[in-house]
Amino acid sequence: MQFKKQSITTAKEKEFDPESFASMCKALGHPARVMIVNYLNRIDRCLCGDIVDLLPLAQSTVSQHLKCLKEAGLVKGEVEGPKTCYCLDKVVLEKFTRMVADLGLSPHGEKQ
Amino acid sequence: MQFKKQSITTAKEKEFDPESFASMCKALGHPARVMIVNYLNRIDRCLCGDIVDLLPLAQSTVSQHLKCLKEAGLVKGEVEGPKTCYCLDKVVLEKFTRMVADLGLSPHGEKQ
DNA sequence: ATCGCTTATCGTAGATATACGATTGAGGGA
DNA sequence: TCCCTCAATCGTATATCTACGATAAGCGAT
Repeated sequence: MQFKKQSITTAKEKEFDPESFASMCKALGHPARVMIVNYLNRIDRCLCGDIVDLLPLAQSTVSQHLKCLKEAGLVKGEVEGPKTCYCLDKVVLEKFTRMVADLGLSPHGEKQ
Repeated sequence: MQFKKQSITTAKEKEFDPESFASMCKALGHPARVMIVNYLNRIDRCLCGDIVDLLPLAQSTVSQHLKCLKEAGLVKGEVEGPKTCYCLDKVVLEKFTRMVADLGLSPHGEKQ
């Protein structure tokens, strides 16, 4: 399905791209992935195995969820020898937070 | 799949429910639904037909997306005679915004 | 009662998502 | 070299999503 690439703009000339916002939301659209992000936020960085211990899921499933989060840009993983260390991408998450603010809740009375 | 109902708490005793957060994210995990929410935010309220005009989708598909948003609680629809008037549920969206803030970006240095 | 407008629902086809076990591959250590 | 660990990927089964056209259902107006 194709939507007009053309931007939706709010009163300000700020841009809001539904496609990229939706893809981030989609990545967060599963409890396991939300728990991963939440955990990473508390723990800062960890190995895949830590998350396998945390969740009632098989290692392969966790790896798949991590891949999904990586593809959405929310999480970064860097290989360290035989291990992979995961952490949040704060920049992307901040962008996400800003988009949420733009999306739904410009302070009341701010509509053009 | 079942995750522990037990809450994940941040340093504060605030609760964060991954299931409900994920379900809202999931609802926003499609460009069409993001555009609907964005549109409703600008327009305040509208009919299903308005959205059908807005998006390159069949009426039945739009109706399905609206149902999805309603089930997630993000959107309310009230029947007005033969029409249905849709609008955002600001309360739920505010809750969502707060959850996003809790999730990813407690200000640096605030971790316990 | 019938027509017309609006929206919801049904049925369905094809694409994605989700889960698992099994396997592979990359390193580190004996 | 040969294991062992850790993580990614493969193969697969099942479930859910996404889209459409067709149909139904509700209501107002004629």
